[in-house]
Amino acid sequence: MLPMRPELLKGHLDALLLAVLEPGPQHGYAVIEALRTGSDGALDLPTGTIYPALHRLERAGLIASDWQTVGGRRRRAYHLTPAGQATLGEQRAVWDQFSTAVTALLTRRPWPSTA
Amino acid sequence: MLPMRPELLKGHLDALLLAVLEPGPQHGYAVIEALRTGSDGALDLPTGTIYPALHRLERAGLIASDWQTVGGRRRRAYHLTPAGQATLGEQRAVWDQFSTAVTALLTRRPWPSTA
DNA sequence: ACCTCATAGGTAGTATCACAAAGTATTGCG
DNA sequence: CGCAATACTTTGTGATACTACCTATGAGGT
Repeated sequence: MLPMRPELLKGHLDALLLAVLEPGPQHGYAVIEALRTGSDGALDLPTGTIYPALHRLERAGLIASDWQTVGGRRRRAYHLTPAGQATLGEQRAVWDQFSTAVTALLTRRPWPSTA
Repeated sequence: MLPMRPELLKGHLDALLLAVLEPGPQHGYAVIEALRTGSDGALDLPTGTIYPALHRLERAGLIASDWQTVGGRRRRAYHLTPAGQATLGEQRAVWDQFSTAVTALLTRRPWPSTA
């Protein structure tokens, strides 16, 4: 497994967080787990990345939170707002376009296939 | 065509530049053209992005350059070094892993398909 | 009683890097 | 002459993921 440089994720994290919250409310720690398992271990993000990102999304009005107490532990459950749901749809389209472009450029064969 | 936020490219530009140079030497201006046409117009990058990135890759030893004069204009032709070729191979693998992970997370259906 | 781990949340500071904006210089066209 | 296209360069800025560190509870082991 090659090292994944941190910058690779830049700009894509918000979309991933929204996608993880789409099926239903999750708290921060569970979001980290969901990203790790949902990416087959490729995305193992530190809390110092996730919590500030969730705060940012909440400030932006894309998600909202409620405090819960489960087994004596306080946790914050985040859920998508309508704006967050709409943004997620846009982000999926942006990702499709971006990943298509990058894949095309990276997989172009340097030798013409018929020569 | 949705707006492509600049941060999306972070960390992926180096791989794209190496890929564009793989078939043969190119100068900066031609690299910009290659990225635009090779991505169907999705990646139209300003010179202030490309030239510093090429300098960075040259400092890193992944590409090397020769000055040419064509039609009275000075241009700098870049070509891959062996290290650059090797790095390109690694970067393709990194991109595969990254894009696979992101696509998986973004396309996961919120409703279980069998329930 | 003590320790350690997993759970759960938080912040401050840093580094990276694509980009905006501005500049220099040449060729060629009207 | 003016302007577009070609070709390269540099300075400064903003966004953001990460490192490192901190607080706190519950469960399990010794």
